[in-house]
Amino acid sequence: MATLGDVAAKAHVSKMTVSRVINHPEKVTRELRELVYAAMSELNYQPNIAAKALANNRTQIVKLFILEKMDTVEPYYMSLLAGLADALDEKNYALQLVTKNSLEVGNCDGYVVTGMRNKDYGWLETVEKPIVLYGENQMGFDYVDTDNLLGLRTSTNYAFTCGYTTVVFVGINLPDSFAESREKGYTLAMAAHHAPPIIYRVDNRSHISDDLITKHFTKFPKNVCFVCASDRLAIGVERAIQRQGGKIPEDYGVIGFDGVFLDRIGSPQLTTIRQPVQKMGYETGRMVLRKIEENGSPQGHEVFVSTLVPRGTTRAPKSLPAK
Amino acid sequence: MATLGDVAAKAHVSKMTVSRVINHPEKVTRELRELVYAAMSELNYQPNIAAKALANNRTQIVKLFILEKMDTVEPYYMSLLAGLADALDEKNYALQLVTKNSLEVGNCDGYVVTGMRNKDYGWLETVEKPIVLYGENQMGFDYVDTDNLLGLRTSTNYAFTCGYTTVVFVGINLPDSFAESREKGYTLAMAAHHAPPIIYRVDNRSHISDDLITKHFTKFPKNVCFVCASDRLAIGVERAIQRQGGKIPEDYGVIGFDGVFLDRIGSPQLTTIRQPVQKMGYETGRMVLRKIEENGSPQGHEVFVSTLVPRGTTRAPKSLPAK
DNA sequence: ATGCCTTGTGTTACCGATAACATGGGTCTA
DNA sequence: TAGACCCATGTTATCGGTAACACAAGGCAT
Repeated sequence: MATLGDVAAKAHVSKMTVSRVINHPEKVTRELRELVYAAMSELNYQPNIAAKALANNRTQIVKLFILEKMDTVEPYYMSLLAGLADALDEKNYALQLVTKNSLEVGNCDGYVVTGMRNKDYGWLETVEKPIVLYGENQMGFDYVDTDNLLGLRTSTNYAFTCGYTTVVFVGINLPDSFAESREKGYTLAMAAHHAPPIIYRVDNRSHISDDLITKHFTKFPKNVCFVCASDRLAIGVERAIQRQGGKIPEDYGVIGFDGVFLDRIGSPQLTTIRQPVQKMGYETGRMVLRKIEENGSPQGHEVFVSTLVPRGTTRAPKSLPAK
Repeated sequence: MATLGDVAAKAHVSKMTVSRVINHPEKVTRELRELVYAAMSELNYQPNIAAKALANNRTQIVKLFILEKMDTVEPYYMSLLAGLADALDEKNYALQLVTKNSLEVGNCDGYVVTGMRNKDYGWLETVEKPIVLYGENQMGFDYVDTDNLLGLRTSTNYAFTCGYTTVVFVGINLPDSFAESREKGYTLAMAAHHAPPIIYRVDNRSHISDDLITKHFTKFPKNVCFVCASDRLAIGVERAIQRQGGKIPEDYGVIGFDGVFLDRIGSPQLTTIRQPVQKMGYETGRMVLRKIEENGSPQGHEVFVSTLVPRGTTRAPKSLPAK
């Protein structure tokens, strides 16, 4: 593998000039710069990351903390990881996965944290290096997330657009920001339609939402749409309705949230609000790298819009769905 | 952060002695060794990975190639990753995720490859550094996998144990080793029971298996068990049977394969053959690290036994299930 | 007692990059 | 036209480890 020195020799300049071409190209005359570029591509030069890391007093590693038990972890994490990995690769950073067992801090340049619950914040404060959260929060941490409120407002509105007269919310019973935002999106949309909110909050498990709907099914005569805070809940709801003999989408609608993997497991496949998870992962990576570069300066937050994916669990809209 | 030098100073020895204590402790007298250990823990010494990598002409990076489209990727990959990451962490290795977009080779010490299809092998031959596959293969690559044949033999036998008189195989129509092994496990078990095999092969998608069973349902009067090559297929089968009004588990049994995440999505939850995925990920990591250490020497393969998890989609066994 | 081997430890050089400083030639100003 | 200043480039030292070699002390055979 060619080194800086090899490139320098080939271009008849010093190593320092080559290094400058790479890191501060504006400080080198165009002539030499092009000589160096030529030499680099001729030798197929790839920088030695370890050497770079050592010289810069960096590790070129970003740790990803997944603060959830692995066996309940959502499938969409894979997409998140893929996006994250892409962003880090671009800057020659490596990803280090840290699961709940080994929450070791240190030996990295920054952190991405997912699956945060409110109880985790205290602990996070003690970490010194740049942190970016994947998931909205009220504690002032930089984050990337989807617009949870808008998402549920969209699905609730869409339920009305499809002509369902009763719209029920099946939410996640966690005291966390994302869960509250989704509920709020529902509540606001209901208010706008002058309809009384009907809210359930349960654990984010399909058989729990299944039980819930099974138990309360008689309360819901026809023309009801269940808007759910996750596809996982929606799957359970769909199943419960079908078992009770309810007709989807004619008499009952179901709308999920997430749109990664699980939405396609149901039959009919779920109408859902799809998060651009891979893209969000990518931007999370970019954000943490930017933060590292800028010595930890605040990055604020980046919020992505999720899109409605109409499928088999809702009937055709009566008019064009509102944007 | 404390360095080798700091530890050396504190223990009144040279840096070299400290390095030896870490890498070749047997070459240092017990007396000094303990002095050094004391100094290390007192200073909470953590080796600088970049420096180590540079000195050893290593990168301390293992790349994971996922040769599948991200949006169809199985949820159990998360468990795999978690195990893999654990193993790499132990030796201060970082994981670099590589998805189909950017199959860049280089800048790492070794590779783990998953989602191999037969067509990928040619390309793999050209890679020079240590490779370990996650998934059985006939091409002589080192690998870690579950015993696919035994797994399906177990589920098929269990179907008979539960008293189902017809056992049907729903397999994956790929020309790959794992798919063939699963089918063979079924075939062998059927032969042992002097029962004629009934085999379907379809894409590994739940709505495809759903359609399949829906279409052929009339061929299967009561007392049939469907043994599937994946939980994904099993979910579709379960749904199709229920939609047709078949009773699970009384008249129809369904047995899946994998036992990560999806098996709990169905209702009733799937009887399945569970792979110890996280453990397998861990051992894959260990294997590739060992291979790196030993300059690429062959490691053979490591095969894990999957375990039967009896749940709601099969009725109670008539006798104790055969091991 | 001499020489030789072994064993344990320290010294030196080096891995591949970068920051800080040194140098040398040209331009601008008084 | 001397001196100050700037710009582009080279030189040196350094990041934190490790291999290779140097060296001193002790054991053993002759």
